[in-house]
Amino acid sequence: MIGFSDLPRRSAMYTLKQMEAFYWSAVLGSFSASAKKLHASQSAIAKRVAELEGFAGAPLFERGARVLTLTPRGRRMVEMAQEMLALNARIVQKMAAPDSFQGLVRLGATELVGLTWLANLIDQTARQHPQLQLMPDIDGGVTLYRRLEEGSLDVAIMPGPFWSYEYESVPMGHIRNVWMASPSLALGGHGQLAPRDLLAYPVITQPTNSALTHLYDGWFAEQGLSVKRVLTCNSLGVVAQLTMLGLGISYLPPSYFGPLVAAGHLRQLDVVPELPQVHYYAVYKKALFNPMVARVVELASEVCDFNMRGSAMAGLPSLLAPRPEAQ
Amino acid sequence: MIGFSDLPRRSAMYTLKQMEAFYWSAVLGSFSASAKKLHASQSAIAKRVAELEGFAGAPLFERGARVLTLTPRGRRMVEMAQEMLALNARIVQKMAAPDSFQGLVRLGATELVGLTWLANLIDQTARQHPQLQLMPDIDGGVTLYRRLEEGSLDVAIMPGPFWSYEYESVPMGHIRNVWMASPSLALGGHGQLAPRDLLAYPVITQPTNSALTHLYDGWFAEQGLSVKRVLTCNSLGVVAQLTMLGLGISYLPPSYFGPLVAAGHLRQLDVVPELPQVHYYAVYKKALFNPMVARVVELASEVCDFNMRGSAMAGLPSLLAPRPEAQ
DNA sequence: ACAACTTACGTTACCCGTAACGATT
DNA sequence: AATCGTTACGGGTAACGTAAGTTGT
Repeated sequence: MIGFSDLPRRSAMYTLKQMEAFYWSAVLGSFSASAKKLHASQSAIAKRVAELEGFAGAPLFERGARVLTLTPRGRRMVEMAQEMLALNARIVQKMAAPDSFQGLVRLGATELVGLTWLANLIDQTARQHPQLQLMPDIDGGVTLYRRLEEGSLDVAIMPGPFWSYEYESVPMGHIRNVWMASPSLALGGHGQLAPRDLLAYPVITQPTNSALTHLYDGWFAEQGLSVKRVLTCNSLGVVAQLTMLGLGISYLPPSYFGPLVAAGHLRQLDVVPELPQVHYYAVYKKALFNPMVARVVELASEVCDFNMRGSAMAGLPSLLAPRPEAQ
Repeated sequence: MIGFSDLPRRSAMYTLKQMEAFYWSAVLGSFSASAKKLHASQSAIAKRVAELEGFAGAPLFERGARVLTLTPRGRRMVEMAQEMLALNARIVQKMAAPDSFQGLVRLGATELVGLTWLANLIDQTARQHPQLQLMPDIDGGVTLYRRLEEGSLDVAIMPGPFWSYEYESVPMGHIRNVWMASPSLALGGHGQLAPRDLLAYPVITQPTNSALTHLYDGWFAEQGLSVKRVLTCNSLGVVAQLTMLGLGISYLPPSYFGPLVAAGHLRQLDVVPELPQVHYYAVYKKALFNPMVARVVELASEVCDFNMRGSAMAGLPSLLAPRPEAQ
């Protein structure tokens, strides 16, 4: 009735696709690389960027012979695009239909995670996102980190934290390892021990690609001791078994190996100071903007629980089998 | 070389248009209204919303016979859409080509703004956005507010502030009015005056649709005095002229009428306490998300300056003309 | 009957991929 | 020669508007 309130006013528009194409072209420094990442032809990417430049009314890239260089206006656009893509990822993660998540997420984890709640995560993921396949990969923290770097993993659950702009670290709970020995070992009956009391015994650890190994080296160093690492084994279960057999001492999570302690196969040593707490994190590259990864991490933070026994624990009774008297 | 880093992963997508259509449908409560606002057919809007529901995997509206009701999922989507549209507005405002802003922005302003820096704003706007036409409208603050409410103005520059969720208020500087009288008036030569000294004289003000009038009524009330409003005129220049002619006293901004004081046509009265400062704001409805309005406000906040004389001041010498002895 | 949403349908326009070309190292 | 960006062309699809159909008030 007043009129004028529905006058045509337009300012040029752009699309999310254009922003995405521009952002990755800027980050990767080339249209071709961006095209490969986004599963489109390089021509399409170039056109989307050109359209975005039309929106901006000015070039966003300086087309060097071999490389793309951002113009000042392009640099500001990257910031905007980054915000937009981050918001987009949040929206997709929160609002998209569960079964629209389809594809593969490559998830790295350390063995303890695999032994406890990883199965739960896989189960929950399959339940809520039938089309989303999780490809878990168990390895040492150092290796996991390298694989994140090189892009052959999407996300890794491992001890942390990381201090890096590039990576997002989401807390996944924590555990405390304690020193364990075979009950047959003559090592401080039930009294308190000091770190140097341990020196006489070989230490069974996971290999040097384990983040824990590096973390605890620091603990030893603090005590003024050097590590005598004699036996290493990449399987935590086997480390426990070797410990039970009296081949050395080791640090193990009591939450998981409690039953073996209760059954008298392992003895928990009361060493002061205690080993430091280990905090676990889900780590992934911020720049990826992958809603599926974010969704998996969200699920992980809901189900993570190191006191839980995963289906992998089914293998434990067989470890006990050689010592029937434990029953 | 590592492989697997470029596996196809997709989660359903959506577009800005869909978000926009959904948001306005939710706010206005109907597809038809949304369609009118977005200058599209109602069919198109309904389809965009349907597509967004496909993305969400669930209905966002409950289709009542006459009204649309948001589902719980729809309510969450509105929040997301709001964020997205706000970010979109920022991007358009900051990055869009200047000449892509085309259309009409209806700008309300009070007279003092019109007399000082409004011309500058219009000039700057025309310079930077040739396709953007500003339609200024001078009126009292109360009227401006009503016209904002009813949608016949996009933005108004007026005394404030407003306290409302619905409106955005951007500061535009402030002024202080002082009491003025004709030098011929026998009113406290050069000594200090109290408010009650003014009671003997008629007060010339702008009409009751002026926000200032209401603001200063408060000042009088604080002094325990009732206002004797005898003459009102909607033109500030005429108020000044009537004051010069000795028909009464008035409050005027010394920054603008300083020359008349210096020329001896007006006398500035030293009344304590002073009239309160008046803060000006650009006010517009937050929910509009109109980048063009935001752009105009940004320009306004750059050029606002009540100490400036606009082109409208060209009319002032003619006001002086009747009193040639002032030269 | 009116006012709203839905559905159907024909047209348009846009977006993409292929392919040929040009430039640079 | 290899790699990257640009341009031109053709096909497919997705988005739009018109219009008819449906449903509640």
